[in-house]
Amino acid sequence: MKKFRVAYCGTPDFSVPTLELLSKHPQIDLRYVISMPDRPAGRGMELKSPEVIEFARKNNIPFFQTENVNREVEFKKILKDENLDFIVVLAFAQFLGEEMLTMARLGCFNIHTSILPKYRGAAPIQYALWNGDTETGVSIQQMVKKMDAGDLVHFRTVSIGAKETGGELYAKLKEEAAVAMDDLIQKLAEGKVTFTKQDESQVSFAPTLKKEDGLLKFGEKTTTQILNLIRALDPWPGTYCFLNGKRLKVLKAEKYHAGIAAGKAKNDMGSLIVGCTDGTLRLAEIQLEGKKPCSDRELLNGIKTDIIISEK
RNA sequence: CGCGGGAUGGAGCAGUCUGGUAGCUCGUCGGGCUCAUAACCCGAAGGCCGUAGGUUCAAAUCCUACUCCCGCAA
Repeated sequence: MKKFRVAYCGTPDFSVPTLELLSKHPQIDLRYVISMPDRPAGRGMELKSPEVIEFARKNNIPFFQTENVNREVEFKKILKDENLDFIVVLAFAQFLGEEMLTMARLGCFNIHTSILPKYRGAAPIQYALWNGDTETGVSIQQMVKKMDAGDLVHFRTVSIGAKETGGELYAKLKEEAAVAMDDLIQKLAEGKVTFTKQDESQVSFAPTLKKEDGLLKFGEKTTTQILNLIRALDPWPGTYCFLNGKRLKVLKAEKYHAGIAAGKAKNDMGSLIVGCTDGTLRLAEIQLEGKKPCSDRELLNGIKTDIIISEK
């Protein structure tokens, strides 16, 4: 049986299970792993390798790190000489130029964590939760120059739990991505791949999240909108507001029976409650800057002044 | 040397500037009241104030070094 000669482009932990699958798959000959350079990260800004590179190192897979693979003339030559069958791209954080896209016999396959054409872009997982969707999934598209606009070759749907968080869905889809890849390899081996054009009228976007997306504007949003945002951005980038001028991360919230005006907050018998446009939320689990996470009750025990929630 | 906050009974905090008996809101335990309760009343236990040095008659408090936790940024 002839093996597919493959290169893999990915960066964070999300890309690892699929990489692991490829590295162990009997029908795959993994030639190269390509990723971003080491970056200063964490408190103290120490240099840290992408998780994919750590995996490659541990498993003796040849790898290459670059800020922009399109500019790596020498490396592209080496890669071309590998006579690749296809390239797999998952959470790579770089765009691929013409040369990369056409280098392999079957082109580049990108695994995307939504059912395209919905949520093209960098943060489809979070957007699905943010919008309160009950279903999402992973798609594999044959890459073209336009971002996430290629023909679909495979997809799997995944249902979303009512209280599922970004982190939980992320973990689930991380594994689903590998399963989808496995399915595709099967299809490729059997020559049964079909190409389905994306319906351009159904396109929506999920742009890269910014820290500020996590700012909770209680006074302008409904309780459902706030709750969806909190679970979507948990654990990253996280949601926050300001309590008496100090940054307050909101880890968990729930609907509350008592009423209070939108944008106002108070200590209601040990519960930190804040008003939204259509009801009231209790901020059940919170974290003040410089402090550890704790319950609202614990935090309120130490506060004797009035409580003001703001957007600073 | 990226910026900053913090370490005080089980929890969350005050006290530190201006050294001099360890305090607040809870929790826990015992008792009481209530149809009941998140309530209320009475009582009790529980801290060598992160670690190590230093200054002082005297250090949670001032000085020095260290350890650990966290927020920002990336």
